[in-house]
Amino acid sequence: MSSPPVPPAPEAALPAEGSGARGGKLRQEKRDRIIDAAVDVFADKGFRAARISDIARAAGVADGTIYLYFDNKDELLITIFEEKMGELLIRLRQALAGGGSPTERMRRYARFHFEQLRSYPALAQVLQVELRQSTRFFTDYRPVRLWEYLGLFEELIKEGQEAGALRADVDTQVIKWAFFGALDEISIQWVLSRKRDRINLDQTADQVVDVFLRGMALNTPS
Amino acid sequence: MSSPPVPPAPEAALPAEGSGARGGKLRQEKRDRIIDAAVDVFADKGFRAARISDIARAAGVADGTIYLYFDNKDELLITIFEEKMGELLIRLRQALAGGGSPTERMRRYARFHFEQLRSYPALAQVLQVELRQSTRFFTDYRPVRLWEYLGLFEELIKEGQEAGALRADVDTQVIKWAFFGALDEISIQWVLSRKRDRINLDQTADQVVDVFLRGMALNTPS
Amino acid sequence: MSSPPVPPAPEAALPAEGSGARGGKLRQEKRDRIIDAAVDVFADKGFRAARISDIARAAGVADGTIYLYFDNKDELLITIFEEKMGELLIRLRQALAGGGSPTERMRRYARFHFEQLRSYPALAQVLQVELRQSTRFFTDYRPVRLWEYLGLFEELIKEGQEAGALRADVDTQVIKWAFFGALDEISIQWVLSRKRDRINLDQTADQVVDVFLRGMALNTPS
Amino acid sequence: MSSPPVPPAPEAALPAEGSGARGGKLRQEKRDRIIDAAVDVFADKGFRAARISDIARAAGVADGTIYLYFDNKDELLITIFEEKMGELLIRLRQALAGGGSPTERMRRYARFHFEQLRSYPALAQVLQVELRQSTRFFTDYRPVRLWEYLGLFEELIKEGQEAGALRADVDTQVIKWAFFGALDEISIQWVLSRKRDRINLDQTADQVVDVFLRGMALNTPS
DNA sequence: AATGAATGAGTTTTCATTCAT
DNA sequence: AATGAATGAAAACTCATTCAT
Repeated sequence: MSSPPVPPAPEAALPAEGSGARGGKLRQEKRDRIIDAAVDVFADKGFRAARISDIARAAGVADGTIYLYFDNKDELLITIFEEKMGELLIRLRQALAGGGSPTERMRRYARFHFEQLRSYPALAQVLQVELRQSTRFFTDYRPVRLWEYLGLFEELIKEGQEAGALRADVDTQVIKWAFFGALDEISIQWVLSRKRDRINLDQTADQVVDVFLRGMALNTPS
Repeated sequence: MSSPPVPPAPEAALPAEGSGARGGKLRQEKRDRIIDAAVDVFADKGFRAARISDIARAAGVADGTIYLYFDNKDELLITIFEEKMGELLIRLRQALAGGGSPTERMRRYARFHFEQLRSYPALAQVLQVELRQSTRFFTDYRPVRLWEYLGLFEELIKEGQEAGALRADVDTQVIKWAFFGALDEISIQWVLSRKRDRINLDQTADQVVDVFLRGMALNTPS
Repeated sequence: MSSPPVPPAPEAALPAEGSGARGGKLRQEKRDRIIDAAVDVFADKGFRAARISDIARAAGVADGTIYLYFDNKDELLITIFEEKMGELLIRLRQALAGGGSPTERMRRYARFHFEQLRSYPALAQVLQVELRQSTRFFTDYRPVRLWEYLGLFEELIKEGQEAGALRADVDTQVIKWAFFGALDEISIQWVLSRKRDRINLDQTADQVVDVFLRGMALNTPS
Repeated sequence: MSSPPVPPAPEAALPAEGSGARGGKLRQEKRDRIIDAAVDVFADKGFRAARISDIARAAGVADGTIYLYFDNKDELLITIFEEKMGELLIRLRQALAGGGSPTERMRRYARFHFEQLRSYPALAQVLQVELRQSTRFFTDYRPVRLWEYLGLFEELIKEGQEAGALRADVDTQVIKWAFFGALDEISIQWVLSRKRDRINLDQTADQVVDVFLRGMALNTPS
């Protein structure tokens, strides 16, 4: 269940709050250890079923220590959403930065998504499953980062439309969700699958993008 | 939060198990009331956060009564998965039964899915949970009915391929999940949306199906 | 430490809230048992140090049962204040009802106060010690009943002034508090004392009232 | 909430215990800062609710530092009782030292008490706690200094009796507590009052002393 | 001497489940 | 069959105290 810790994004997200004279590094490091442990445990058991003591044990700290870094269990989950989605977003932007046609970058988008899934499956689970649930629980939490993540795909569609490569009558909102849902559902099935290794995620990405691109392509006889 | 109960499918799914001397009808009726209440409450709060007493109140029975019909909270959830998905499957089969080309039936599939969502949104949420969580909650539970539901779409693709309307190099497994994920993600967004009424689900269904059909269509210049 | 339960005041204070079809009696009885146990435990250990499990054990119920009757520990304490002070007030009014001159009734007031102390020392401790502390903690709690209890004494002073038996230049507010403080301090010392039995509370009451009455009397050569 | 520290009494009460190589002064100063902070915090929240970290923050030291000066939280409270009461006692003796009749000195006693209250209200609250709670917290603690404080008033009564100014049949024990209780209750009300400034404590002191003196005076028609 | 991060025992509170009525 | 009060195990969270730096 344990997955390799996500490498910190180049532009570090949050500075350590009020750390003592020395040891901001250590403090940050322990904080990260807790977050990573929480990702693993939430992925394994789900948010509600996960016990703080599970997370503490996984992080190698005492239960109480977690409360030195986070106000409560909810805040721990929300922090994961915010920070990890933030890092993901930075990496996605980097992945898309290299140029290329909109359709080319859509391919990169899908491949990136599955790459992350493969590298950090536990994180993927938490973001996929718990982020959804939470939107209903934490009544006023808005997953802004997730929207940005999706927004980048919508922009690509629009660019494609403007470039004349994609049909203009495609509802970008709808297709944005449809595309993300497609990636997401495949991710879930991959995560749940017992025979992960037999599945070639790159080919899968290509299949999906291929269908969507053809589906939106301009010069198709309707 | 309460939504109209799904009308019982013509061929009732599961016969009532060993009911008392008389009154199988009444027993069945109370059982259904509990199930419907549970769907609402699970949809609203999620499985772990839902309290048995919430369900009991929503069903208008005493807490203890629920244990006369179900062994425990887990079994209640699994029963919902089984029965509700079973009913849904029966209705889907009816919706697809009328004939028409594979592509025509794919349109009906998507429209049916959103129709169900509209008339029973709480159920839709529970099934989303089933999809994402059930394997975690209940290590040995297999959502067979759900697979059947998806399998019907895969069959349509295959029929389309055999009829020469769809490309043969499309991986039906992958597209099956992609398509379902697309519908499901849109469903989530619709359920969470504050302005549900402004969204035309039929048009949305057509948009999605259209992209998928074009995407899989045979005579497209690759 | 355990003290005899306070007999319910003639006009019962609070009707049992939402009790089931039968068994309102039993419910009320258990509720009272919890309150009485809480009085004992709070008196013994103080509010903060008292554990819910102590109270549960003393009441002969499970920990969780307490939460069927009270929202939380705070509410339990406040309920004690409200109900017990309410009952006390009713009994005080009865004690003062019999007529007699204001000075005569002041004597009865002091004797009543010490009688209650003797009969329910644990309750006296809770009301004296915790009620004071709480005024600071529960920021918006107003011990209205306590004020009424004191108000009855102030009225007696005023009656005495109007009847020409007491000096008019006495500040009734100040003396009200002084008198109550005198009774209260003696009560504390009595409760804390190891040799309670040697102290004659009736004589003590008379001593105090005597000094206050003479102190306020009209025709004294200053 | 913070109140001005009581100026150290001329003859310092307790010598600093075994201070390090150099710097007994500095050590003493930090110790005092902790004690004063503790007085404020205990007064504000009560002993059990006060957190060591609250006191540390108020004193401007680290949590751990407190344990360099005091063995534990209990000892800190007891030290406050001892030292602050000791200082108060010294100042009371000074206030009463100037001579005058017993009744005159009783007036000074009450005025002194309220003066202290006014200049150090937090201390007043802590001492009230001492009076009411200490025997419960610390089973074997005897508030000797407090008894001395009260004893000084009892002596004044006795002097007055011997001088023939006060009735001999007054129980000095009882009246000692009654008088102190009166002062104390008024103190509590003053501390809790929102409109402290409107209350003239000197007049109040005179009112109370006046009633007690008249109440104990010899030539009153009984 | 001072710091403050870490610890973990101790408490409150919740809620699935039972069972006497 | 139905009820719903009672149970008590389980979990979140607090905070006095310690100790490496």
